[in-house]
Amino acid sequence: MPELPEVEVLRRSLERPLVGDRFDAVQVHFPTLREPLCGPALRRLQGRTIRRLRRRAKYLLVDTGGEHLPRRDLADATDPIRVAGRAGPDVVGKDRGAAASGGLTLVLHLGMSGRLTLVERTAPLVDHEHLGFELASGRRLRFCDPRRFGVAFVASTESLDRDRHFRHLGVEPLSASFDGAVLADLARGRTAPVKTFLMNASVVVGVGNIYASEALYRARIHPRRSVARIAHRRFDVLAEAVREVLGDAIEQGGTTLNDFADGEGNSGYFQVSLDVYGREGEACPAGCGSRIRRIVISNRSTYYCPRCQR
DNA sequence: CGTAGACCCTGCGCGC
DNA sequence: TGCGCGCAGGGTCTAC
Repeated sequence: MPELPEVEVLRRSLERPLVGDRFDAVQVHFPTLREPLCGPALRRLQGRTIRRLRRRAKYLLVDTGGEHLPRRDLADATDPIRVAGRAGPDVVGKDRGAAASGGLTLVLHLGMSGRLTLVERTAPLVDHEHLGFELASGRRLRFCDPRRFGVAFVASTESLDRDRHFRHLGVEPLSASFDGAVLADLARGRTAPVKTFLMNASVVVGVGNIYASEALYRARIHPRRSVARIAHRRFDVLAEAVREVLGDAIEQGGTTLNDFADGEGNSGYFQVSLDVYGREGEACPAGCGSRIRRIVISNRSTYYCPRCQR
């Protein structure tokens, strides 16, 4: 379901409702995800206050501290910087309750079919509801994942970068340090098709199957072209295309093909702006007269215009 | 080391 | 209606 834009949209939708709330109880209903859920570790969140929501690659990070802050103190604290300013330069480290153990972060990955929604605490369990986080405010953060490719675990905030899920990850495409030079540099010595390269999380994170096709269309690069045969200047164009397509998708609430929704159940509408993904046989939107083609690269459907993309 | 392919799992839409 | 098939937004592991 989610690539970077969808996770970012989810993060933004949940930030205001969640920051300042507190985990009361963690219910593990079905521990069978890609990595089995660890009940005792997840229950360490109980009693902790949600300080901040972050995103790294396609992971949603819920930072918590042990000390309870009254909700009114956080009433307008939607900007994480200001939250940090109020609590001190190192929010988590200042927590009395966290001083011994360090801050704890709930790490969530939605895999292909994961959904995270905020419901009333008493809302009935639904199919595939693996996890329920009951909150002091009387609500419940519900995690459902029919295909079970998702991940949920708790780790110390301070050591997240060294965690095996994160340590190999490449550059964030919306950060200032992402550009064509980075791509060109990482492409040296490689021969993979550029689409495979773009979807490699140790190169650049967050670009999944939809946005890889879309970015390559915008950059007019053929998805099968080997990265060994891409001119330096075209990497600049590609980096810009990646940045733009992800940014546009975030602005439009993400892509809802089947069932993506933000934390409050709102669908995205970037699907109507997709140029090539899922449009096999349709006319190229650039008006070149050609039709969009579907091919398979590394077992994933790939869409492109055979005339515009070289 | 880089690359290609299999695999994990359930649900949906399609053609018959 | 029912059934089998192919396909689906992710990541990891293995063999070469």
